[in-house]
Parts: sequence; structure tokens; C-alpha cells
Amino acid sequence: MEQDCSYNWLFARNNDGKLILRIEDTDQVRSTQEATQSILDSLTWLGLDWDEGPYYQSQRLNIYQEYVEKLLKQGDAEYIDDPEKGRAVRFKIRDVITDIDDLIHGKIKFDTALLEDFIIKKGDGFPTYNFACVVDDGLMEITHIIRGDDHISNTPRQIALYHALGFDLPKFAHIPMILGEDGTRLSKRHGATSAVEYREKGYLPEAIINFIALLGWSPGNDQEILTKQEMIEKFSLKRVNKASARFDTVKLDWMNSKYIRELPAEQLSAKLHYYIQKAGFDTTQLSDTWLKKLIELYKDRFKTLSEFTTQTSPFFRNQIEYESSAVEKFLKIDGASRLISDTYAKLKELENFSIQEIEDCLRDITTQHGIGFGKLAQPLRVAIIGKSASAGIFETLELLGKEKTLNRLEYAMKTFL
RNA sequence: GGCCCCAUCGUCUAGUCAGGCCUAGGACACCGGGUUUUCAUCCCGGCAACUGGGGUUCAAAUCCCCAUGGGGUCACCA
Repeated sequence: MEQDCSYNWLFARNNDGKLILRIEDTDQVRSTQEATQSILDSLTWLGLDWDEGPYYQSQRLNIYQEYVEKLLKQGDAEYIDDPEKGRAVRFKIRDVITDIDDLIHGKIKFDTALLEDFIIKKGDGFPTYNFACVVDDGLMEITHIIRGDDHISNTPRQIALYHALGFDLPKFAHIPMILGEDGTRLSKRHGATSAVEYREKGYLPEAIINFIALLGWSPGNDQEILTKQEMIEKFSLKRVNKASARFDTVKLDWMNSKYIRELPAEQLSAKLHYYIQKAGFDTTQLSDTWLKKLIELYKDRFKTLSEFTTQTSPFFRNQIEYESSAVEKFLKIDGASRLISDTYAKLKELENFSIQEIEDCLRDITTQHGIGFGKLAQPLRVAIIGKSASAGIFETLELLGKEKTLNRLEYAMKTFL
């Protein structure tokens, strides 16, 4: 659904066309407020703007009724009664050509004899999808219909309606669907995939758009990262694939991290705010400049915004968790005790606790002990972060601050050494 | 099952329309190496595909047919 929208958007913008947003809410049970709101939110978040609408089909009932009557009068439709469902109207298929001249697939032939009459107005008075969208597309003078190729099979029905209603045929472009990682259908069944859910997971809208666009389309060269502007300029239905693609989260993650790395700390900070809140971190004591430094330090280490909080949690929390394997490997070893307590004492003497000061201090310690720098950095890292991997040790100490650093060293000495 | 769509590395794809430039290019992932205080980033290198079978042609990933496989659709859902 997001892909349908983005291709429509790219196509409209590429051609200086007009994009009309229409909410097809003709199912009184399934069309909830939440559902349409989620669509609107997703489009807004992704930055896919439209020029007209949204129109709600549920508010255009009288229009559809007009055309139902027209078909009845022409003899192209008939009433059918059902004791439970009420009086509905059924369209009668005539022998017309319903072949599709698809912009992506070329000619698709159908045997009209195989088509069956179908309902256009339901017992509850609402139009069916196939009918409402043909009436709307006709009245709104839609020139191009770009949608998933799961719609191919009801296109002949719609073409028959166009003929009966006397509307000009639009051009159809059936784009391949996106399959889930397991190769089965994504949209309806997996339910997920509202773009809003990807926001929640910490993906950037630019990354999502870029990734989705490349699932079924390519600019024709080897470029993988494209701005919206570049995509608009290069987009062409001719370059859209016929085969369906699988959604590969691993590649999306890579692309997202690429976009994160290119974002200035200032903007990242604004976006990260929500996830920091969500993680429950207390930020009242923390300054903006401090946060920006932390972001800068971790920028190329996380793939999603929410991952930032899991990686930097030792900077926010007072209690940290220690990875037992890291503790075993770097703290519970010969000499660690002496080394850490010595480091503790020396760090305590520092006045500014600046990166430069810290570096000088730590380098001195390693020369005094006659060891390589890694022999100090690793135990120290584990003692203050709890893990054997983190950003640079000097920056880490500085950002953590003198007080927290000393507290953690103290705790580590008491607990593990 | 009927009808429809589709088919290049594990994945996304370039190449297919206008057959030779393809000993099939790129990206993600993976593997190896380098840089580094660890991890990540970054840099270098590697692995890896034209679904199968028939045609057409001097020549086929590219055109045609069949088979196989995958997907879609058969609602008073959209």
C-alpha cells in the first residue's frame, strides 16, 4: 500500500500531474476511523503529499446511486433480493472487449465469456469497490491508475463498467507487489506494514521511501541512495519491474543506518527525543550539548533510532548490567585489580576530565605498567559500560563524567576484583 | 481447480523492448584482509545467478513454444 502510494506520488510529481487522495471506505465493518487515520498519518510521515482530497466514498453515496439508476435504466443492471442482506443491484456483463493495455505488462487478454455478473450496490446501500472506484475515476477524470498487480483480475470488470457508464478509459499500470521475507503476500495478511509502525521501530521516512522505491524500480544505473528529488526526476513506469520483490529487512536496516549517518546531530537529536522518552531515560540533568556529543559519538553505530537507546543506555542509567563473559575475560584476570585501582586513583586527580586530559592520563598509566593500550582500555571499558564493545574510551569517559566513572570503577572493584 | 501475472547471485537489481559490447555489472548479506584501544564505521579482496527442455539464428540471459516453479484472483472485502 505504501508502495502503491509512493509510485503514484513519484509518477504524479515526475509528470507535473495531480494526485488525488481517495479513501475507499465502503465496507461499513472494516472501514474504521483508526484505519483511515493510520493511512493519513503514514502518508504525512512519509512526506507523500496530495493535491486534492481526501475524498471519502462513504460520503458520496448519492453520486453512486445516480449511476446505479443509470445502469438500471439502460438495462445493464438488475435488482436482486436476499431475505437477509436486503435488495442489492447486480451489473450484467455484456460482450465487450475487456483486454487491458497495461503500461507495465503490455496487452493482457481476457475472455469476457468467463466474467460473471457482479454486485455493484450492496444490500446496505453502499457501493462495492469495483463500482465506486470506476464512478469516481470517471468523474474525477483520472488519467492513470497505478496499483498492485493483484488488481489485474478485476480490471476487466471495471473496464466493462467504464463502457457501460460511458467513461473514457484511463491508463492502467499494474506494479508488482511486495512479498514478505518468506515470499508470501505482505499487505493484507501480515497486516503490519503501515508506515507508522516503521516510525515506531526507528526508521527514517527517507530510508523507507528510498528502500520501497527500489523494490520494483531502479533508476537504471548503480545508484542506491537517492533523494526524493532524484527519485522524482528519474522515475519512469518504463523502468518498473514485472516481478514481485521480497521485503528484506537487513537491507532496509543498512539503508536506514546510511541515512542516520548523513543526518546532522542537531536533527538526529530532535528525532531521537521520542525514543529516549520511550526508553524511560531521565534526561532532566542532561544538557543539549552533552546529548549532541553522545549522538555524534554513536552516530554510525546504530541502524535504527530505537537501537540508539539500547546501545547508550549505560550513559543514562545509574545501574548498569554487566555482561558476564566480558567480566570474565577482562576483569577477572591477573593484574586487573591493581590496574583498575591505579586508574581510579589517577582519574580522581584530574581537574577538567576532558578528552585530552583523560587520554594523557590513560596513556601514562599504560607506559608505567609497561602494557599495550588495549590491556587497559578493555578492562576499563567493561568496568564502566559493562560490555566489551563501545565507542572510543576517552570520549566515553568524558561523556559519562567524572562522578559516574569513579562510581562505576568503585563498584566494579568491589564486585568483581 | 479455472483464469491471470511472473521467472538473472541467498535477497534487491543492471542487462531483455531495438540478439553480438555479458569470460553477466552493482548493492545488501556472507567470508577473508587492512586501519583501530574494543565494537561499529571506513578501505581492499573473495564467494555467488541467466529454472529446465526444445526451437529460430552465423550468434540468445535477450526472440518463440512447452514444461516446471512462484505469486495473484475467483465475495453483497477492498
